Formats: sequence, C-alpha cells, structure tokens
Amino acid sequence: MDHVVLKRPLESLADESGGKLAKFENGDQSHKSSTNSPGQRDPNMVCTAVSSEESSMDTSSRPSSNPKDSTTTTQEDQLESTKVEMGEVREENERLKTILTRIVKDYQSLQLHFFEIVQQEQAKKTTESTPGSISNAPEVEETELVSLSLGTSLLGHKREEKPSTSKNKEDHDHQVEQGLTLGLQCKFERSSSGGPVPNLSPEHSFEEHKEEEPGEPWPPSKILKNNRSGDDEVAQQTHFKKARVSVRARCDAPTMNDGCQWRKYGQKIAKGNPCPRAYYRCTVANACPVRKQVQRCAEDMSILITTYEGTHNHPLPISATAMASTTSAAASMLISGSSTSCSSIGTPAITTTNPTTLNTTNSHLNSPLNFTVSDSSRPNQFYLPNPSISSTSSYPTITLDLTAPPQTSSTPHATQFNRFSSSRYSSTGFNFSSESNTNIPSNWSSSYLTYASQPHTMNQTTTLMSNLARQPQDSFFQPYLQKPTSHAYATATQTSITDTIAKAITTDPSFQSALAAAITSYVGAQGSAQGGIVGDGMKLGENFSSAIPCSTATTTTRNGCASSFLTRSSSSGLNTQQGSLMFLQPPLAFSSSKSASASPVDNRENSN
DNA sequence: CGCGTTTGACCAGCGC
DNA sequence: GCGCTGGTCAAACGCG
Repeated sequence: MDHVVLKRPLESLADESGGKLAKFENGDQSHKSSTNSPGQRDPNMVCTAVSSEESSMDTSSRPSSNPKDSTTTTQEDQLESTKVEMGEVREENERLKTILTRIVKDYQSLQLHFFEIVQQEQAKKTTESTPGSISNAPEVEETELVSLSLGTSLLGHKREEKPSTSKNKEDHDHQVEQGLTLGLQCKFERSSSGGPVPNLSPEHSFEEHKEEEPGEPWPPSKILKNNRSGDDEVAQQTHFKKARVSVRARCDAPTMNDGCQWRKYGQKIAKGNPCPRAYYRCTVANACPVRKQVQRCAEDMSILITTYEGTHNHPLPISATAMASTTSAAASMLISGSSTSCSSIGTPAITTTNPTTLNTTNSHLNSPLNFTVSDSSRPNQFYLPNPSISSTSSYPTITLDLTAPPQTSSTPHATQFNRFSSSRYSSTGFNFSSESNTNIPSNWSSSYLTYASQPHTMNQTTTLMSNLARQPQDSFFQPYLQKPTSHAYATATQTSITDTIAKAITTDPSFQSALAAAITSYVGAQGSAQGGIVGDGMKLGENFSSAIPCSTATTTTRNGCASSFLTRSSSSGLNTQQGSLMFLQPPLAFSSSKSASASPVDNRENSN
C-alpha cells in the first residue's frame, strides 16, 4: 500500500507542469492497463490498482452502511489507513512542489547565465575573428541565442510569432535552416534579422516527436508489408525506424553479449570492409522488431561495431536492460536531433570536415562514452569510424564509442573520456548482469552498470543516466549548430558554442542541474513517445521525467532532489530490480523478474 | 528432430 | 534504364 504515495505526486507534478507531464500521465493511463503484464509492476500500475482498490472500497462501503455487515470493521480500518496514506500523499505533493519550484528557478538562472555567456562569446568572437575570412558571410552579424527550455512558458507567444515571421513555407524553411534548432528545445535567434526565427518550442518539439516517433522504430514498412499487418504503424514508424545506435567496442568475440537473444538471419560483405556484416534479429519475443548488425571495423579488427535498430516490444532480461536503455536513450536523443533538424528544418547538407565526436567537459562525471552522431545524408558531417558502416546508409546513427578512437574531436576536451583505450571487451564484456561486472570497464561497472544488481546505488545510477543524456547532447548539438554557410564560420561557430556550453556546464552548478533535468526529462519524454505504441510494459521514461523532474539526476547527491521519490520507490515494496530499472530504461518495456542468466544465444556468444 | 547458422537469391533504393 | 549496394528471405546444412 505504500505505492499509493506515488501517484499523487505524479499528478501534482503533472498539474504544475502545465499539462506536459499530464499528457504523459494520461498517455500512460490510456494504454497501460492493457499493456502491462500481470507480472510487471510499476508505480503507475500499482497506483492504478490502488485507485481501483479505493474505488472498489467506496462501492463496497455502501453495503457496509448496514450495521450488520461483518466486514464493516475491516473496511473502517482500511478507510483509516487510506486517510493516513492520503496524508502522506499530501506531504509528498508538497515536497515535490518544492522540488519543481527549485527546478524552475534553476532553469531561469540557467537561461540568464547562458544568455550572458553567449553574448560574451559573441562579443569576443567579433573582436577576435579575422575580418577577411568570414566578413563576407552575412551570418557573422547574427547573434545566436540558445534557449534550453524545460517546457515552461514562453512557448505560447513564440508560436504565435511564427506565422508573422514566415510568410510562406519556403521562407519558413529557409529561416529554419538558418535559425538552428536543437533537439533539446534550443533556439537560435538572429538579432540582425529583426524577428525571431521560428524555433522549436518544447510543446512543438514534443508534439513532433509524438507524431514522428509514436512507437517502436521497427519493423520497416517492407517487413510489415510482408507481414500484412500494422499498416497504420508503418506510416507512423516510417521516420523513427531510421534511428540507429551504433556501439563500437573492443571485443574478441564475434558479437557482444548484450543480454538479449539474437538470431542470425543474414550475412553480407559490405563495401569497403573485408569483414562480413552479420544481421541479427531479437528472438526474445516473436515479433520483436529489433535488429542488430555486427561488423568488425576494417581499420581495427579488434573493434566490433554493433548497430542496433528498433525498440524492444517485450520485457527484457535484466542483463539486457543496460545496453537497451543506453541505446534507446541515445536513439531518443538522436531522434530528437533528427526530427528537429532534419524533419522540421529540412536542411540541406551541412558540411564540415570536423568530426563531431564530443565529450563533456565534466571530467568528474566519469562517463566513458563518446557519442557520435552520424547522418550520412550530410556528407562528411560526422565522425565515421568506419565509412563502410554509414557512408551509404540513409539512417541517422548515433555512435557510442567505447573504444579509444583517434582523437579527432573538434574540442580540446575530447581526450578526457577516452578511458577505454586499454579495455578490451571479453566475450562477456557486455553482459550487464550483476555477475559479470568484473569484465566491465571500471567506469561502467562502478556506476552505470551496477544498477541492476545494486538498486540502492540510486545516486550513482541517476548520475550516470544524466551523464549519458548530457554527453551526447553535447555532441549532437554540434551538427545542428552549424550553419550552411562558410566552412570557416561553421567551424568557428561550432567550436565557440561548444566551448560556451562546456564552460557553462562546468562552471555553474545551476546550469548542470537544470540541463540535467531538461535532458533527463526529455529522454523520458522520448521514451514515453516511443513506448506509446510499443505496448508492453510501462513507459519508464514517464516516471523518470515526471516523477523526478529535478532528477537533477546529476546533482541528486548534491541537492537531494528526487531522493524522496527514489527512496520511496526503492523501498516501497517494488521489486528492487524494477525500481532500479525504472530510471534507466525510459523507452523500454519493463523487465519482469526474468532471470539474467544467459540464454542459449548468450552462451553461444559467450563461448566464442 | 528441433533449432540456429550459412549462403545464394531476391528485392528495393539510390546514383549515374 | 542499368548497375551497385544494403537488407532480407528461405532452403540447405550442421549441431546437439
């Protein structure tokens, strides 16, 4: 009955968040009853059960008015306990309201701080830049403003300004091309142009995502066509299916053991790589749309490139949730960038020779991942560890680089997180189950990966989640921060803004807090959007985004935000594993108590 | 015999 | 229209 505490805070947050969270909540309500399997428990579902219990209690209390009813005593007890719980709920509501207020304040300070920094950078740039190189570009005079919006205010009138600034679609597109938009509700305004450039409001961006990423990204239309089913989903998934998450890791085995069961269904020699590319599909569930491609890097045979496509539509083994959540989060963030820059902007190729592998400057965060966003539709735009992988692909791909690639980052911070250079994955290197942590690089095993076996380390878990969210954010900022103008300017802008963001993140705790909250919320929202149609299990991201708005994640240990919820959820009788999973697997189905023991496939992979 | 892998064929998308 | 390439299918094959 402790779970009853959870729902009210969610609702109160939803109310205070101006409907966005409420939307998620409702979205969840709309389908969770039919999608949660009996064995799966999540806060919302539990709360639903509690609610129904309460309602049933109400109905049953009518006959209890009969003094002769022998159940009157027990019902009164239940009523009293419910009242007590309601009191707890109110307390929790107050607590969460306070948290939310703090978030808003953080966000506001963040926004002000960032504006200041950007203006300083712009002033610095105009004084330092050589007039000859970029003075010909009219965009030099532009002032770029990045707004990291947490989904509050501002947006209404921003939207209203849209029609006035773009007289027709062409103009609109053109402006959007020049005004840069980011996945995390970033806007760039051109002060010289007078009017604000159409930007992505959070609502807009979320709505877009809901339209474009309604659910699982797979199966492709072709497959569904063959299956003669789900025509509507085909149309809905057409865009999102293109999101890919590629993982580069040193691995001796033919494939990484990521905890899922895979069946090989094909093998091809890809152009430009003597090593064959193997195609696997997930066999955990019959109709699971997830595919993965495994290929050795042509340049370094010890590097295994595993590319994941799709979202699992079934509960995952514990051992698979870490990788799945990682890839899903990355895909979500990629999609956020793709949908805002590709779909909305419809921008042509933005070229730069600078790779965009980026790393956060927060060295203390211990995040080991290098995130690379690649989209071959934009030639030479991204760091492509293996051209054969994505040079001809039409899929936007985000690469999680767990190796130590050549230091080609455009920022000086890139070397800080390449700590895997000496770590070679064994065949079980990606077995995220609790038993195999010894094979995992210390960075992961000590923080991110141990969540499955140590749910009580929630601080570590949430911290790493935010790292995961923050780091790629930085990287996929870059492609869209560039303007389709001169290469020199694009590079300068890119570096400048990246440095600006990095500086802001590293110097201002409020910035860290607010940005982490924004990203984690966004990731959660993405997860919600994806999970909306997937159907199985709850949409974990909802809980993450709505229940821990300040998740603050990164700063959980510092300011104690969200600790209340986390503590509760982990101590409220939930399966501890689930409790831990809840915050790390936004887009994925809830895993039941399925054993993490290796499947036959796992064994096979392990044995190799 | 069941299950998974292998491998050649087929199809679709894309560029020339 | 043609060729190239990526992706998938499905029959053949191997293994336990």
